[in-house]
Amino acid sequence: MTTQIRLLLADDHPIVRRGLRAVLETEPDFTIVAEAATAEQAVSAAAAGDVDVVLMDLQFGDGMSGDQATAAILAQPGAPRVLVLTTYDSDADIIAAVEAGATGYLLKDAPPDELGAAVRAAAAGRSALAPTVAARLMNRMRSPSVALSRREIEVLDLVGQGLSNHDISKRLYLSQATVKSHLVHIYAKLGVDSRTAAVALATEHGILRR
Amino acid sequence: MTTQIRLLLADDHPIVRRGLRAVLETEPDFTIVAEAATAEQAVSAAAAGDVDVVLMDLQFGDGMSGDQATAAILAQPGAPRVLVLTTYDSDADIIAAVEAGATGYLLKDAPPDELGAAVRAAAAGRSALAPTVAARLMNRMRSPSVALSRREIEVLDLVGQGLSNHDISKRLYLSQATVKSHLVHIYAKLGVDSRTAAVALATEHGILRR
DNA sequence: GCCGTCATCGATCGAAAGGTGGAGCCGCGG
DNA sequence: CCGCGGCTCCACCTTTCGATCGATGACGGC
Repeated sequence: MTTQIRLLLADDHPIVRRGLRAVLETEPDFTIVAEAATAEQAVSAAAAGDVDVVLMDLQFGDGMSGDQATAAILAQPGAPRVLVLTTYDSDADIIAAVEAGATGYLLKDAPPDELGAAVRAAAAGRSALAPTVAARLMNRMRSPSVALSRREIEVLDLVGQGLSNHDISKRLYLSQATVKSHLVHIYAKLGVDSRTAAVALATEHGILRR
Repeated sequence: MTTQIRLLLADDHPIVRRGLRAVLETEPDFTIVAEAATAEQAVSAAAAGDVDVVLMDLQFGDGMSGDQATAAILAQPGAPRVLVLTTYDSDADIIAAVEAGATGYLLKDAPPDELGAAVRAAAAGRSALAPTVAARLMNRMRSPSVALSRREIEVLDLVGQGLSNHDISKRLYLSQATVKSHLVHIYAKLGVDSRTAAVALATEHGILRR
C-alpha cells in the first residue's frame, strides 16, 4: 500500500477550496491537513511541517502573491513540494512560478483525475505540467530570452501608460535623448519598431503588467 | 416552509462546480438540478424549464461566452433568473452581464453565506450585487459613458497590437486618412492625445481585451 | 587593465503620428 | 423630412517619434 500524501490547499476562494476538498477527499491516499485563504497563511501552515504537497493558487486578493509564497515555502528546510494550480496561463505567471521552484503547474479547468495524478507526481518529486503550460515553456526556451535591463523596463512601463518621450524624460529626470536611446535598445531586443508594438509584445510575454 | 429553489450550475471548471455543489447542497431549500461545463450546455439546460436560478460563470474556455449565454437564456419565455458568478470584475464584463439581463453579479471570493443569500434574492427577483461591483456600476453611471463605435474599437484593438496607421488601413481596407479620423474621434472620447495612452485607458476600462 | 553592459546625453533627418477643417454617404428616429 | 451620428475620405500643417550616427562615465568580471 502507498503512504498517505498530506495536502495543504491555498486559495483565496472558499468555493474553490471546497471543490478541491470534494475532489481530492475521494482519493483514499490523500489527506487534507490544512487550508489557507491567503498566501501568508499558506507559508506559516507549510512551515508547521506536516505537509507533503501544497496546492497553491497564484492570484490572491491582496497581500503576498502565490509565487512569492512558493519561494518563501521552498526556502525553508524540509519544505514540501508546491504544485501551482491557477485559472489562467499568462507567460509571466508561469515563469514566475517555475522560477520560484514550483514542482508542477496545473490549470483549474483540468479534469479531476488529472489533478490527482499531478498531486501524486508532485509528491514523488516528478514535475507535472498542463499541456498548454508546457508548450509555453518550450516557446520561451526557443525564443532568445528577452532580457530587458531594469531601466529599460521602467521606461517601457511608462510608455505603456501612454506617456510621451518628453513626459518620461521628466518623470525619470532624464533627457529625451536618453529615453529615445533606451527605446532603441528595447526595440532591438524585442524585434519591433514602434512603441505600441513594444508594449504589445512585452505585455504578451509578461514583461509588463497590465 | 419555503419552496425549493432549483439551481443550474454553469462553469467550465469542474472544481468550481464541485465547490458550488458542496456549498449549496448544505442549504435545505436548494436543489441542484443540472450542471453545465459550457455556455451552450447552459442554454439548453435552462431551456428544459425546470430551473429557477442559473449560476453563470462569465469565462468559458471556448465557444459562447457567459454573457451571450445569459442573453440567450433570458430571451426564452419562462426564463429563469441568471446570477453571474465570476472571478474578476472588469468593467467590460460587468456591463456586458448587466446589459444581458443578469439579476445579480457576485465574485467567487464571496463568502459562502453571501452566496446563499444572493441565490435567494435572485430567486425572488431581487438583484444582488457584490459591493465592488456596485461601486463600479455607480462609477460608470457618473462618468460619461465612453461608448466607442464598433469600428473605433476595431481600430483601437489593432493599435493595441502594435500596428501602424498604414498597417491598420491595409488590414481594414481603408485609407490612412480614415484610420486617423477614427483615432481622432477615439482620442476625443477618451480624453487622451496619443495612441499608447488610448490603449492604456481602454485596457484599464475593459474596452480592450489584453 | 581590458571588455562588455548599462546608463547617460547630443545631433540630425526622414517618417509617422497628431491637429484642424472640411466633405459625402447612409441609416435611424423624432 | 430632416437632423444626427457613424463611417468613409481628403489636404495641410505641426509635433513627435524612430533611425543613425556619435560620445562619456560607471561598474563588474576575466
